[in-house]
Amino acid sequence: MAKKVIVKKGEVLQRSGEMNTKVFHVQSGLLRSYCLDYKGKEHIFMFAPEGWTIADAIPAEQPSDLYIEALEDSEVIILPKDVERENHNTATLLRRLYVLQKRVIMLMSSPAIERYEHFIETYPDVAQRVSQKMIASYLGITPEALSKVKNARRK
Amino acid sequence: MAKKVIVKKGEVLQRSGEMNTKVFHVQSGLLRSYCLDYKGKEHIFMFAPEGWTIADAIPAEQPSDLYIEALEDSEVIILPKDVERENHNTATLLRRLYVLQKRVIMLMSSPAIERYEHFIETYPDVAQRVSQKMIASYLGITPEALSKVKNARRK
DNA sequence: TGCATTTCTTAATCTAGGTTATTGGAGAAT
DNA sequence: ATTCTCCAATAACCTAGATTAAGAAATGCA
Repeated sequence: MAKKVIVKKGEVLQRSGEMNTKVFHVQSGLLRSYCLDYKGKEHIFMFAPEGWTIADAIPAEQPSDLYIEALEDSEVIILPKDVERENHNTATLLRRLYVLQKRVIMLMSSPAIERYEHFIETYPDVAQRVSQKMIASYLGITPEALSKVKNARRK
Repeated sequence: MAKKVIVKKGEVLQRSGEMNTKVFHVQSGLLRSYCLDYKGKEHIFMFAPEGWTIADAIPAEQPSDLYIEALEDSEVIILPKDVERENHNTATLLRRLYVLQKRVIMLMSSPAIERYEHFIETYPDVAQRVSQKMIASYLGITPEALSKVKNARRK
């Protein structure tokens, strides 16, 4: 049913277009999920450090929208989605819902610099472990814009 | 426990800053949830037509981030959040999660015109019933930009 | 019915962030 | 060491969408 795998930095656990019948629970290390836009540019949807669960929320019958990839060597528990659905407790789902609501609100109503500061405050640990490029991609801007915006802040 | 209320167009059911211990289920009519940014500008988070449920996903102990308001005269069932938590079935939560995932991806990786077309296709009914201003606010752009972008499309 | 408010559109200007290009490091592989 | 690749930062320019303003059509209300 559930199995444990060890993945190396850079390994892709799931690709866009593949069937997405799996849920990934991170025991150690760091994963990310991301999509590609029509220009082939990556947009990070979510980071998953130790203790987090990551999956494409699209119904299991449909092919995945997201890639899931290891940003560090990681130990990952892979669960089939149907099992996850039965076991999943409501509190966890409500928490994920809240995180996404916050994300939508930030994307719509805050400029890049505020999204950056909010990210640093909310995920100080992740911010330490990933490149500026990854942070920019999560914030929805380019690395160049992030560099500019940080620079402008310290006047 | 649950109670039914009739609200008139324009009535506000919940305000940002208030305790958000309630969940609203729409029997008829149309509600929206929105937030205000630092400039006082509104950003629509979600529309809820007949059959939909709307609430602030923030934990019930914290004050609401969102306003909830009737866009049409509506019949609404109001449930306390704790009851909702017990009863809520996983399938419904997973569906809400998927809608939000899609929304984040659209906001990050598609230009305004594509977000507009996606909205029209996905919610043709809602698109018919609300003003251009409301659609623009949901898409994360100004009414002026929406007007421009639609115009550009029909060349 | 008449007046006022709101909605939609167009247009001129402005700006946050994108694009492209260049440079200087910091590892990793040979 | 020396190349190769990736990363971060900077700068010059470009563009999508914001802002401001104004007018026309639709809607609400007295």
